[in-house]
Amino acid sequence: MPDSSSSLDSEQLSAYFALMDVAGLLKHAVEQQLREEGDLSYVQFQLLARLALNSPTGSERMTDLADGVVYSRSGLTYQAGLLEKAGLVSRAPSADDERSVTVTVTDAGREVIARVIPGHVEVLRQQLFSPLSGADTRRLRDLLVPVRDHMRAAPPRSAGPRRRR
Amino acid sequence: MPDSSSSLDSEQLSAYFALMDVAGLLKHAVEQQLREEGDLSYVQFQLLARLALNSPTGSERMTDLADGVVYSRSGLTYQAGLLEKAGLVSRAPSADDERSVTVTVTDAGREVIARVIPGHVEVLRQQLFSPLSGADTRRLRDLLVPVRDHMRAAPPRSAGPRRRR
DNA sequence: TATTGTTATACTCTATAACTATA
DNA sequence: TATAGTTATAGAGTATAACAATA
Repeated sequence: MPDSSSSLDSEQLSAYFALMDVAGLLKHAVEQQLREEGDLSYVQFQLLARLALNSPTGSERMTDLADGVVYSRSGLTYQAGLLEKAGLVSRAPSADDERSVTVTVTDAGREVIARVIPGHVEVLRQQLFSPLSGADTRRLRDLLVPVRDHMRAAPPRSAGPRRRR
Repeated sequence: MPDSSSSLDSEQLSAYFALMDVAGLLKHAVEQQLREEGDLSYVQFQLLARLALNSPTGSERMTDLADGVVYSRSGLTYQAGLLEKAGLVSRAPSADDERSVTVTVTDAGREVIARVIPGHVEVLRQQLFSPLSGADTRRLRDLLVPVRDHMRAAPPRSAGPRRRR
């Protein structure tokens, strides 16, 4: 039988490389825009955007932010420290659980996001969406969302003690 | 009129985030595998794979490698230096142009790639391809390849002097 | 005991600018 | 003068392990 378990067909290979190339080039372009217009790294943008746009209260626990955005907790402590020093978020002990820290976007943080979004969108339009029709975009989303869900549900196994939680 | 130039519709937004999330998670998983099984970073894998698999001679000029894989030349010099120190590539002045340096994969370099590929493929199967049918994979490739071509053809403008070449 | 978060530390990677050498 | 590559340097980001505090 063919070695269906030890190699990829050429369509899989080119899909893999195209995915990584597109994401890498796009991240590069987007990081430049964020740095120039808001003095933000991509991770900082992710954190701020998540708090400002995805959270009804503008707040989240450190652990939940780390799970959603970043990989190590110390990395998140570092980034949250930078954002706090810049006045874009505040940190305070959680009300219910004294161990937890609740991170909250400040008004200044919301302003930075608002300031940065138009240029960000412009980069996305030029780099990512200009060769895609509306239907293409929908298809792309429909293909990738299940992959993301699968990856989040099935973290890379066989790696030491269970990752967290 | 609607602000079609300053915002994205929700399908575009979720396609963007799904793309970045999938690529980020996948890169993370793949880097771990490459580090464990071949002591390679992702960039080093890209360089080695490009030389070993994509180049008939196993050689390329520094500049062409930098254009294809990495962004800054000094970054490539650094990575090529690491690979050379590990015995995975060799560097020599080009025959035709004394300014150029030709990088060549060594046998040891080819061995590392061969050793690392099966585990790499396994990660891709589990993380990326298991939720995708063959037709899905083809669609994904057909959507992303033109985007990559577009990005490569249209580098992020408005950024100082023309990038290179 | 397990969980939350921080700190200390060490390392990898990347980019900018100055420089050398060849075309 | 322009191009190819290296070097020096400096900064950003990340992760691991040890730690303190709370549940």
